[in-house]
Amino acid sequence: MLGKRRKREREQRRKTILRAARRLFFKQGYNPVTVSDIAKKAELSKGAIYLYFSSKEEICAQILLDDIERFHSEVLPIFEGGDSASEVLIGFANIYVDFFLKDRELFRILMNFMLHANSLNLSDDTNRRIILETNRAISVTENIFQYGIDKGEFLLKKEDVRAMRNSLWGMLNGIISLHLFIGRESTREKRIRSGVNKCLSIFIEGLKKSE
Amino acid sequence: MLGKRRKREREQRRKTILRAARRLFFKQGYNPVTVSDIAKKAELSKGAIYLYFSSKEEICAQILLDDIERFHSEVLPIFEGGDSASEVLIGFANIYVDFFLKDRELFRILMNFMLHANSLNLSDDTNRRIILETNRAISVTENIFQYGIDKGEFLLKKEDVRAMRNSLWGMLNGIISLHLFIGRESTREKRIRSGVNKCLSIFIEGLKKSE
DNA sequence: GAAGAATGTGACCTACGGTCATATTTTGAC
DNA sequence: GTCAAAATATGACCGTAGGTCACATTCTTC
Repeated sequence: MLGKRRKREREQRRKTILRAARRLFFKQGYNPVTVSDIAKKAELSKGAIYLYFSSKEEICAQILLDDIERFHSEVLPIFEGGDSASEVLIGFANIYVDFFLKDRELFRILMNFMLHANSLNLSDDTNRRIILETNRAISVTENIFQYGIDKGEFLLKKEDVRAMRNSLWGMLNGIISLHLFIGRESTREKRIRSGVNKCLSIFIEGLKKSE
Repeated sequence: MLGKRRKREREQRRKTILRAARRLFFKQGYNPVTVSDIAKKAELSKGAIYLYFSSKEEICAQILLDDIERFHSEVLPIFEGGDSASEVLIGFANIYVDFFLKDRELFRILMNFMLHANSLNLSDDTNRRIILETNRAISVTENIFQYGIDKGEFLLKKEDVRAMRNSLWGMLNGIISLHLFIGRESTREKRIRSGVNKCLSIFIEGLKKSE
């Protein structure tokens, strides 16, 4: 049985490893970083890493989950300002864009994980967190649409909310990803922001007019 | 110097390899398929594969490019029916969705390639084709918006076309990817189609109303 | 201070993308 | 038909990276 201090120190080590891995992943991307690199940066041997995490994927998944949880805590307050649904929608999108522009590699790594989600071998605890955060993500966009309906601002049928709840994520992800990998570095941030804003404003117009 | 028959036979072998690889990739995904698997399926040794392609990535890239070229040739006729811009837009989206629903793994592999596009080591010829097809993809969506403007159907400013040309790809990709990896298998196709259609109809309303 | 639990190490295992010396087949000039 | 050069094919081999394990060290507890 672990004592309290021991437990705390173990948790500390775990965080040290995550911090080291995070810096490496977000600088170089997932594949180029080796477990030995992470071990070296965390001042441990390779074997020790596997005392704290079951695989490289597991390390990356936990980093992403921490970030997503942080994102959701940032998003929570957007309903509290009494803003119009359109403003809430745009506010949400901007938090999302800011989030990825701060750590640009995060986006690529997250997408990569989503693409391979069903072939990853993660611990039960991590899988539980993934399901939880996925549901929170879905409910955020659903709530925004619902908020707009309740305010009488979006002329949307309730049954449509479900059909299009992914459209918002899709739109944002798509615009970010395409600008991120096609455009020139120098104009990237500006283009992503203007693309998202323009596209969203058109979408909102549609929501207000929707049959 | 290669004779004509020799050249034809070489091309034949190349295609045999591509066909074998295609079947494997689209059944199992990119990573699980090894070059030896491809060689075995094509009834060749591993070394022989490298007489025709410089890397595993190169093989996959050429398969994807062939598919994308095929997609563009399918898209070309959508402007010729004299349809309204809205109909063209919806027609385009449906071709896109059909394309991925036919070979579902294609989508995952393509996204994967896009995410790693800047760290792939491909031949000059392949890179040239990638640039060409990327430009064609961009111009397709731009042309649809422009068509709508010319017809007086979309109340869009010309300078906005550029800012939002990726939004359409983004919306479609996002909806497909999220439904593909989150939803239940049994309802997937239906959900993707209804999500795309609902979302697009709202977007089109916005385009018609756009300030 | 001794037994046992927890932590740490790095040589080692396996799998895979890619290379290369070598072998076989085809081609074309004579 | 002969033969050298070119093209094609093979599979043992290499380097690398994720993951394991026997062994060493440190800490806890009685």
